[in-house]
Amino acid sequence: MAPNSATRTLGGRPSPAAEDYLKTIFALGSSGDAASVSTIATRLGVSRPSASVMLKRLADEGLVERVDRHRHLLTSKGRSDALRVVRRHRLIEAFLAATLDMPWDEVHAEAELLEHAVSDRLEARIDAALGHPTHDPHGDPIPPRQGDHDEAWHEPLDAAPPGATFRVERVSDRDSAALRHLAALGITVGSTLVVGEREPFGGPLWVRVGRRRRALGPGLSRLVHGAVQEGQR
Amino acid sequence: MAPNSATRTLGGRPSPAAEDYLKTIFALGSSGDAASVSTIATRLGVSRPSASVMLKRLADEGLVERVDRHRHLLTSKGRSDALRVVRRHRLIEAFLAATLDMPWDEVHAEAELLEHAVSDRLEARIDAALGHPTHDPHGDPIPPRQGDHDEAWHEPLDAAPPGATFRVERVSDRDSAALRHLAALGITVGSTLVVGEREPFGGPLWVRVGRRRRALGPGLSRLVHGAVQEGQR
DNA sequence: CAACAAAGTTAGTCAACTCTAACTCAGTTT
DNA sequence: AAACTGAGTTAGAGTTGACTAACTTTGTTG
Ligand SMILES: [Mn+2]
Ligand SMILES: [Mn+2]
Ligand SMILES: [Mn+2]
Ligand SMILES: [Mn+2]
Repeated sequence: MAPNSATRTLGGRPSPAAEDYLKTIFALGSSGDAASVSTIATRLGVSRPSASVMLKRLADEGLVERVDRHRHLLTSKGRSDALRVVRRHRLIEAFLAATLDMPWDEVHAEAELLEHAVSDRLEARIDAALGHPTHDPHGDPIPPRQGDHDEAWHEPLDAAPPGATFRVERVSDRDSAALRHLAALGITVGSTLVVGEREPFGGPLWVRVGRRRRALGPGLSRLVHGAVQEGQR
Repeated sequence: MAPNSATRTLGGRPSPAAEDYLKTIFALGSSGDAASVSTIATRLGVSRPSASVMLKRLADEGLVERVDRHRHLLTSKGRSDALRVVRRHRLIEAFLAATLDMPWDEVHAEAELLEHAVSDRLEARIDAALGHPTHDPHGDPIPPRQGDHDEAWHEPLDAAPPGATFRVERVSDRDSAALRHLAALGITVGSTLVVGEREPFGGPLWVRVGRRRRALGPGLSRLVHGAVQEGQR
């Protein structure tokens, strides 16, 4: 038992690696995908045997439950640990965006490392300084320090009917090049789009942003989530 | 060769543990103390064998030079690596103090962890946002991104003659309880004190802060560094 | 000078993570 | 039914950084 100096002071937390596994299982669960060994390994960029071994360890520690060979669920302890990391991650993103004007395509990578190094005390100060924010720069909801959390996603832009007015509520932060491109098109959280034609055979979806017409490839339009505006004519 | 996920993205840097060793050797060098295996081990809170082995590793990597059995010096590569960590550490302290009003007795512990997780890009943003600060909240000089750095300490309050007017320029950040106490006495970087009597046999040094008389034990007055004011009558 | 204490090193372990290679096991295909 | 394929696991090994126990080396002191 010889904790690395980087983790020494951060008490009862899972290791950085374990935190990343928990976060990944949580994310897969929220998006409805099965948390199989392979999916987790791919998401984390580790080999399948590594993921297999780590998942067994997490199961032994009571953080993960192996439902069947292809499905892993978080136990309630595991879920609460995962939520703590997710909370830190999103608060950090919000903090960097707010205090340093860091663009939304950069904050994720920074938070990916900092989430393991930010103490509870610092987390609390960030939360307070930002006025207890509820969403990060990508529209991801920030889990409360304790209590319930709803990770439900909105509808993908993908699925919005032609002619609809669509308000962007959330954009996946996984692909930073995509985020950069969306920003260049004028699309961020809070943007309102008018949905146009979808060209066939994998062609683009046309949308109007302000008075510009923009073409979004299917890979892009799947990343943008939001709601069709009702009362708006 | 299997980098931990927490370090994966931070390229050519020494490991967090190695960075802490380099920083410690640098600090010992600046304060004139010999960087022996034991001193380093004590400072880092590791066993002597651990330090012995790590120092050999750092020497093999060309970061540390073993002058004699009791004296370790940084090579120029080692010094430049150390300066990069020290720069990150102090910028982070300044950043936390500036953006979160974090008190000077808390910033050090946070920076101790964050210094290993902050990317070059984030470091640059922090530096720019603060207007390229030259000193951290304890008055420690922030090494430039490249080029020379002068770590010279001022005179300890300890050594100031009775009757002198003393301007506080720098306070050691090692003991956070001491920092808290000094702040409670109204003593921070920039404070001006009038030095009074030093009581014998390890008794306190009396100083005037504004219109209050304060007693500083020898342990405290050794932490406070600054300069006797000349032109001031 | 001999004895002792302090400092440094070596050897042997351990724990956490990762890897590759080689296997098992299921679920398709043909 | 046999063969292939994909997913999961086991085995063996490497890296980093820590530990304790047991030296050796050096320097101080009676
Ligand atoms: Mn992470
Ligand atoms: Mn996010
Ligand atoms: Mn550190
Ligand atoms: Mn400092």
